Amino acid sequence: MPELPEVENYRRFFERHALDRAVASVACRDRLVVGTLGRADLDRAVAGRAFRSTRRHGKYLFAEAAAGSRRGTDSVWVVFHFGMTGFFESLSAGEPDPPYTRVLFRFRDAGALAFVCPRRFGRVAWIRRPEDLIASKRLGPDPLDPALDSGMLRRALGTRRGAIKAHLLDQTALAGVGNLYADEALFQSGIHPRASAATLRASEWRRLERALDRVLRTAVRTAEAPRRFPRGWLFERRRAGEPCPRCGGRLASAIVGGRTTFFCSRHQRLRRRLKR
DNA sequence: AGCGATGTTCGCCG
DNA sequence: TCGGCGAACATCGC
Repeated sequence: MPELPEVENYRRFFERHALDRAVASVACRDRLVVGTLGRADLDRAVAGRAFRSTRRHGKYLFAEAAAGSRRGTDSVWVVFHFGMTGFFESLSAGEPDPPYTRVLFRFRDAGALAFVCPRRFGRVAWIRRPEDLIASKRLGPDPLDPALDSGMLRRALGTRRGAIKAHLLDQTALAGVGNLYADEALFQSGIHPRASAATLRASEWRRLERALDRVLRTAVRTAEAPRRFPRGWLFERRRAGEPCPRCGGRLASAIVGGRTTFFCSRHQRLRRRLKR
């Protein structure tokens, strides 16, 4: 389920299983998955190097592969995007590749890291610097960047017209929020997904920002251990007609920003209807 | 058998 | 230029 919280956990998984291991070879099993984000010749660029650090921006994960023993100036970076169904698996020596392995990083110690992606919307490539990818995709700020203050959300989205949910999903406005967590943050802040971003009040921006921060941080913690989402969340009740876990209203569904959207018809009211 | 899916991108239209 | 919409991408699972 790769939105920001899942990718953050993939980053931690990568750190646990791939950091400080020397790469012996890289096998690219799928030409659709490899290359479009950057260069495709992963084996030539990465073999002989070791992974030394990671970084995440929105739904993109970056792994630094350095030739020396330290993070260095001659590094290359492998970039991962997990699409809808991508994830990592760590393989011990001799363990067979899981089904749908698209890229396999084999380590000198004979273990391996598999990039697995059944539906092939995931992408892997190598680039010189993470900033290049962030710039070329025009990614907006990452909502968990500790350097960002409480005005971040309003600055990123506040001048826009049209449905707030569509802008939460726009990776060039804000990087990392996907369909489920956009719905969750709006649900918890009591804002209708079709509310116009340009007409949100200061109190609504504050509620939305607090909710988004809480939702993403809680989801990171939930995803790292097999654990359920808190009661009172929309997350596991995404079905129209179900009772709202917060107010007892009815959950409704609609298409907003091109995606299936669930919200509570009672506590997420539309103040000013958008022309349609 | 048909439909929808946690994502991204492109083209068309107003 | 922006925003809305639909389609395409590929494949699986309900």
